Amino acid sequence: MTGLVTINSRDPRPIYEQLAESFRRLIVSGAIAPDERLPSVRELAQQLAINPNTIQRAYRELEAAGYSYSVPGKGNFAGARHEVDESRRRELVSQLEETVRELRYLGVDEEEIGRYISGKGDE
Amino acid sequence: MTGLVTINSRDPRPIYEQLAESFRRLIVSGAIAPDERLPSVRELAQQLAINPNTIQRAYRELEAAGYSYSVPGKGNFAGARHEVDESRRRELVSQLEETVRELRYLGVDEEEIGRYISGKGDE
Amino acid sequence: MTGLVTINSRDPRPIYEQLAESFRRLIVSGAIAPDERLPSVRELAQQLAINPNTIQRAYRELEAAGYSYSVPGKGNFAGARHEVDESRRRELVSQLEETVRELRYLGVDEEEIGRYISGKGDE
Amino acid sequence: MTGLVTINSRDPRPIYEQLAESFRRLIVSGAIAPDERLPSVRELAQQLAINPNTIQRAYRELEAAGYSYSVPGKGNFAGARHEVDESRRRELVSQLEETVRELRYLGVDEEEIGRYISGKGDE
DNA sequence: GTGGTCTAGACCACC
DNA sequence: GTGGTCTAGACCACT
Repeated sequence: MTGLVTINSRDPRPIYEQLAESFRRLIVSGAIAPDERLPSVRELAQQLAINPNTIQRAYRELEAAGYSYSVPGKGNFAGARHEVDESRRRELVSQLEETVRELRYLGVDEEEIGRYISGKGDE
Repeated sequence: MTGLVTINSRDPRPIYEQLAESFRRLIVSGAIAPDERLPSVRELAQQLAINPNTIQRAYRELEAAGYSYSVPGKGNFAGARHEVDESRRRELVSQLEETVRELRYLGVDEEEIGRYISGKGDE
Repeated sequence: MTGLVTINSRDPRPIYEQLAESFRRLIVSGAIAPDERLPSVRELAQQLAINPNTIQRAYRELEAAGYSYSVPGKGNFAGARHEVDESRRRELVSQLEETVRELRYLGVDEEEIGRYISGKGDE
Repeated sequence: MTGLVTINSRDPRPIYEQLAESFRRLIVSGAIAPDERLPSVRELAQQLAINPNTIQRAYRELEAAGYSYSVPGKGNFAGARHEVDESRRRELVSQLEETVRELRYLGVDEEEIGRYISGKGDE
């Protein structure tokens, strides 16, 4: 469990945002299964040598975005799908379209992009 | 030609980076055609009430990334495709894969994602 | 530490480029070890009687090329290997091939050229 | 014969130097055979829309370095090998060593560099 | 007119 | 102390 997430001091974003995004990735990718327990605030605070309040805030952001839920007295847990805000979905679609636009500009054809989507980019 | 790009003072990123990204988007989307002239350094500096050095730096970053080129005494111009570094392509593919992963996590199926690629998401 | 790099006013290249190349050579040759600290911006500016902005730009170019990294509040440091862009590698190979071609034109045989590669040219 | 050499207006070096280097490459690579006639001054001046004096100076530099010779009333011709100054040879060896040093820094091993020297880099 | 370089000096965030 | 950004303004070379 050690080293699940790390902090990059060169990253200009606030620490809580780095943490929230790290957990978001882990949950989305399946590395952390639905209803699996996230590290406790105190545990993570000690491991990263960071103020527990910062961890708290990261978990708060994560929960507000629908990627986790907290059970008072038990801990924080990875959420199930479909709980996420519709605005996040629109944001992702918009980001997808722009990434695709730039890839096409760089000469990558539609067929190749399709392979990345189906997760068969390396075949 | 007025108002091609704007500056957001609430955006934590430096001005030159905001500018560079704005122009990158305009070029990549085709809003600025290849070899089309970008606003002159002084012109844009006056229009945005910003120091010419800051504009210069934005254009320098843009050129370094392969999205434009400068001709001393003439101006800055939108670059042609394929000039961009291979590392940028890898970065985009990686970003695409992560966005797709999260969309799938949200319950969007592969078929629907495919429609966004071909630019037919609204059909 | 004094006199690590110098500026040649007769050199037509801009100062920041001379500086960046000087440091690149020092790093590549091993004269500056990986993660070793480079002179601070202000220190070097005073020593060379040059504006700090010019030093900054040199360090920025050096970092963009992958030969160093900066830690805000700490300093600039020599980078580790393998961080350099693939395009630089191709550039070097191409330059190597042309140099070899001209040496062979001058009558230097392949065996002698091989000795320069292994650093045994003086044996 | 058209388009053997070109001028890059973005290149900060003087035109005559660009021309001299272009011809040097062509001669060294064998693209122009020994004793083959180079384009006439007037012909090249017209083709490149450049002052004939500039072409003259380029040919003068080329000859001074031993890569060509001129026959008054006949033209300029590619030189034979071994005519080049010893200082040029030392310059090339020094350049070769530095290129090799940087390639090794980038993780390219000695064996691979050897292949580039024997012209078998693509095998 | 254009871009490019450089200086002088201020202000910020971080350690 | 450190690097990073930005401003104001000068000077150059080139078109």
